[in-house]
Amino acid sequence: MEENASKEKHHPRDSEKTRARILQAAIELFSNSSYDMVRSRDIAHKAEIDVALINRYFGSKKELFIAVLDTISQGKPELDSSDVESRICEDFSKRLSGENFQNTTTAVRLIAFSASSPEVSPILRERIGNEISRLSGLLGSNDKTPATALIAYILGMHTLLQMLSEEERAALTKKTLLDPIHAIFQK
Amino acid sequence: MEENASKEKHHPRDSEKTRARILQAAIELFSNSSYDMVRSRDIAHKAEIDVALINRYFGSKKELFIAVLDTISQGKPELDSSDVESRICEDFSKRLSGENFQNTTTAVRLIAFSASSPEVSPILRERIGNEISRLSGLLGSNDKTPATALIAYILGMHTLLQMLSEEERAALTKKTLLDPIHAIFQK
DNA sequence: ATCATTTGTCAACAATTATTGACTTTAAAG
DNA sequence: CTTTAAAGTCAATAATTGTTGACAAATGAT
Repeated sequence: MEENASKEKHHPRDSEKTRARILQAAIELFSNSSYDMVRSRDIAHKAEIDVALINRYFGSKKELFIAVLDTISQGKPELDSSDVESRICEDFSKRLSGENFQNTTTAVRLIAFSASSPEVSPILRERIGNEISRLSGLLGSNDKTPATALIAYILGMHTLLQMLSEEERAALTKKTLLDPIHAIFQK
Repeated sequence: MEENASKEKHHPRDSEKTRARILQAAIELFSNSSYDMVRSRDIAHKAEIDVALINRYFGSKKELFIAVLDTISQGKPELDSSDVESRICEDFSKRLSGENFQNTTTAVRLIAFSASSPEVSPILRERIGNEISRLSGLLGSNDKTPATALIAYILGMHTLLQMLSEEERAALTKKTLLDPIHAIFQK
């Protein structure tokens, strides 16, 4: 009997790799939709494993989500202060034109999606503070307001762009969209 | 036997008023949490009615949500262009100090909360375009970018403030937070 | 007062989804 | 080759939640 699309050939048994596979699938899915929208079975399907393994390896969906948060906040490239503005603008532009973009903003994207998911919003609440502090550090300011403003703008723009159609997005002028960012950095 | 908190005295029977009561409760809840987070039973409790009445009067939770959207977009005060900036800043300030604020931004808040809720995000997607167009009209510009930037900032700031603690919010400087808004209006 | 219609109540239902535990299969050790 | 533990599979479970339909209570007309 030939295997069909839903019954792929098994991966060689390797706990390390399956664990990594699950994590990777989770990262991709959680940074493209909300915690609730991503079903355990979706993760399982993408990782090409059985649903039960999520709980075996991570305990629960929520703990997997936390593992994702830990992973992406570890993998942050260490920028020095001077780069920050251009880096953010660059990511912003790339996102607008649909290109792939750095993970400067993946944490923010992930937060944007799941910020209002009942189960994990408390967890995100805990972490967003760190994100702001980290960015404040890069900006070299004691006042956390600029970092907050910046993250808010990225957050909101992400949510909004997500909701617009292809055409609506295309009609936007990149330069104007960057104005608020420059305003924040000018001070 | 005294009635306890869960068993209040009945309201006099009046379909108009109960309908209004349900709608009002839904407005308040949906503009303070996401569609998924608000359970039908929460709405029923707040409106002091039986859960089943939601379906009797509105058909379904989703249709109630749509009714909420219709209601709040009707009640918009008609501003003239000159007021827009100051009005938005005012709302913004009030929100920061925890005061009550106008409904200039309720639609946006509502959208921010439920933007990534599986069931209603398509509906919101349809409506956000109108919101941008309306604001663009007020700004008197053909380019929809400024309005988009503005809404993004309000959206993101709303989400973010929601996630911060009382102290973290208090540490922010109001003026700096308004900078991006001014930047958008200056052009 | 009686009947019919509207309004409201209650409990059961259906669907979704994460989770669990018993079972099977693989791989490595003796 | 046999045995043993790890890795993976499958079906059942538990819990949540929106929804429905049968019933009861109130209201208004005849």
